[in-house]
Order: sequence, then structure tokens, then C-alpha cells
Amino acid sequence: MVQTMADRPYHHGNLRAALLGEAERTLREQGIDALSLRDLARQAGVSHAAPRRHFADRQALLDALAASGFVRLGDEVRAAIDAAGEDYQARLRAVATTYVRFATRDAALLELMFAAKNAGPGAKNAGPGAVNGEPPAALREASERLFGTVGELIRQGQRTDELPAGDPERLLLLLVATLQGIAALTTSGRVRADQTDALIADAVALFTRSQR
Amino acid sequence: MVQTMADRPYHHGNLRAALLGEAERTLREQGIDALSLRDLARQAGVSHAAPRRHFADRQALLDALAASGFVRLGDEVRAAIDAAGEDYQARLRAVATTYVRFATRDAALLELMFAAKNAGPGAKNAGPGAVNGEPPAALREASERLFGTVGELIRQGQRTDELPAGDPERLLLLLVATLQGIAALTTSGRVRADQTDALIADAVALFTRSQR
DNA sequence: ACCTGAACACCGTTCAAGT
DNA sequence: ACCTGAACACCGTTCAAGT
Repeated sequence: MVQTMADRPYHHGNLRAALLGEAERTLREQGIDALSLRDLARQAGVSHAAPRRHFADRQALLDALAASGFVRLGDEVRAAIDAAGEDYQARLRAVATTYVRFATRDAALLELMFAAKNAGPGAKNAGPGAVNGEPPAALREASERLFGTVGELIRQGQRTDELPAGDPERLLLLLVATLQGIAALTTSGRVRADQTDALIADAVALFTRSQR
Repeated sequence: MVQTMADRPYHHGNLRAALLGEAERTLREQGIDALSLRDLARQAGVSHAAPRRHFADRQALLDALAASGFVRLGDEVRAAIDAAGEDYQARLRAVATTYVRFATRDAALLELMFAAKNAGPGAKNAGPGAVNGEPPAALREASERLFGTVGELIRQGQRTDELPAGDPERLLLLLVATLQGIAALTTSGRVRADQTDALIADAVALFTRSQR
């Protein structure tokens, strides 16, 4: 018998998905500090130990949230590119706008997505078999898909001479860094919402105009 | 009578400074999740309730850490500018390098500095007199000093035509966003340490070359 | 195969009381 | 003016046991 992983109602119905959904909502509405496994279990109507079946620990839940965040952001970015038409600057601006809008709507989630602790060295707990340094696979994959999409747009811009030549990876990192930074400044309140669009336009102009 | 806030040894000696120092070390070595008021009190040899005299709650401690982080980063940036000599690109690169180096050495602290929660709307606790939305004064001040320093460098570059003309505030935000983004990508492991310098050089080139 | 209940070792925060 | 000790209401994590 083949096992499908969706829609197999057992005690709860679909606890994993329910926990993730509720967690994303809590994250958006109340921030990461308000996110507790026990509370999530309570809202789902299960015992506080039940989530353990689906998430090894709190960090695993956070990683799953981050991964699904990358998937969603990637989808939105691809949709924005498609909707932007042929003009290259418009496409670039669409990506930037989508990115920053995501950041303002789901600030805590984006923070989670870019926290992605490498399980830093020097963990102090002397527990047995401390599994350190593992890169969560699903997260990495979802993140790379998004970077791939934007990377493709970069390469397109270089082909048509809208962007400066050079290592596309470096240009990609620089662009993502800029978007990430604008997002961080916006959500930390250092950039007002009504300044964001101007900042995005400046950034896009900087990348494209540096060509002339 | 004027009150000085430093060096007045009481029971502990100088609990506030001791707590901050230990907190900064813990933050750097073990991350924010390992930072607990009770643990700090233990290391300082006082009861778990003693910190309450100096920090209203955990967030107040974090705000103080963030403020002192801005002071230190500001000092380092000013020193780097002074040491960089006359060449404008070199000065800009010095600022960027200092910024990103700070970010890699004190990743958790920088995150704290740019978290600066605005005490988001919709707090759920029904406590009396919920003091929301207050911007921590010392933090804001220290942050603005740093921005002022970099802003001055921007204006200098515009005067000498090394940077594009236009609203210096916007250019400042864009530059800080870029640095902040490079730092975020570096500490999240998406940029390897040996790529950072190239990325900084690219960024500086983008800002200065866009002039030609 | 999935979930419960009790238990353990932690938290932050509060508050009367001490010196 | 600064700190203690007990108390309260939470956590995450573990593990035997249930269905």
C-alpha cells in the first residue's frame, strides 16, 4: 500500500498542517516570541506532547516555517515577473516590490528565513550525540529555488545589456542583499512605508544605470 | 544634585555594567536564545530578582545591549574613516568592511540592533496600562549618531561628485540597506567569508561608478 | 501509527520583606 | 537604595503508557 502524506485523517485530521498554519498566523500577528509549541498544541486541541510526532523540536517547526516561506515568496516573485511584461526595469522593480511587500507583511517569517542558524559552534549542552551543523534540507532547497529564479533574471539582464557584465552570482548576491537590507530597514522602522517605493526605484536605477 | 550614572559601588559593585558585559559575551558566544536574566544574575552572584533594579524586563536589557552596540559600531566606523586616508572609494570601502566585520563578529547583536521592535500592534496580554509603542530613547539616539556619521560621508561624496546627486537621505538609506543586506547574507551562511570582500567592492563600485 | 499524562528542569515576572 | 526568597504561571523536552 502506498502512503500518501496528505489528507489521512487520524486522531486530529492533519495535525502537521494545522500546526504549521496556526504557527504562521501567530508569527505574523504576534511575533516569534509568542510562538510556543504548547500553545499551538492547545489551539489544535491535542496534548502538548503531540507535536513531537511531527516536529522533533521547536527549531524543526521554525525550519519548516522558513522553508514554506521560501516556497511562497518564490511563487509570488515568479508571478510578479510574469505579470510585469517585457520591460526589464519593470521586471526588476516587480521582484523588488514583491520581496519588500512580503517582508512588511511577514516580517517575523522573513527574519526566520534568513536566520537559518548553522547550529553555531560551541553548543554548551553535553547531551549524547549532539547533531550539530546539519543544514535543513527542505529549507535549503526552497531557498535555492528562489535564488535561482532571481539569478535567471540577472542573467537575462546581462544578456540584454541592461545589467553590468561580470560574475552573475556576485550580482545576484548584491541584489538580494540590497532587497534584504531595504526590507530590514523597513520592518525595523528606519524606513517609512511611503519611502520604500522610492528606495526600490533608486536601487533598480543604480543597478541598471550603472551600465551607461 | 547631579546624579552620575557610573561607578557607584553598592552591594555588587556595579551590577548593571556587569550584567551588560556578561550579556554581550553570552550573546556573541551562544546566541540570543541562551541569554537569560536568571543565568546572568547567577554569573554575577546575585539573586535572580536583582537585575530588576536595573532593567525593567528582558526587553530593556536587550535594548540596552542594542544601544551600546550602536555606540561601538559608530566608534569603529569613525575610526575606520579616519584611518582610510583621502581616497573616497577607500573611505567608503572602509565603512563597509567595518560594518560587515562587526556583523560577522557580533551577528546576534547586530540582529538585536535592527530588530528594535516597535512594540507591534495587537499585543494580546490584557495587563493594565500596557505601555506600547514607545521608542527606546538611548537606542534611537545611538542609532542616529551612526547614521549621521555615514550620512556625512554620503554628503561629502556628493559634493565631490564621487556619488550621484539627489536626496542624500535616500542614498544613505540605500547604502546602509546594502551593507545590512551583505551582513545578513554573510551571517546566514549564504555568502562565504571569502566572498564578502568582493561583494563589498562590487557594492562600492556600483555606488561610485554609477556616476560616470 | 499516533497521541496522552506525568515529570523534570528550566524560564520571566511579581512582591513582600530584609539590610 | 539595593537586594533576597518564595511564589506564580508559564516554557521545551522526555518517556512510559495508552488506543
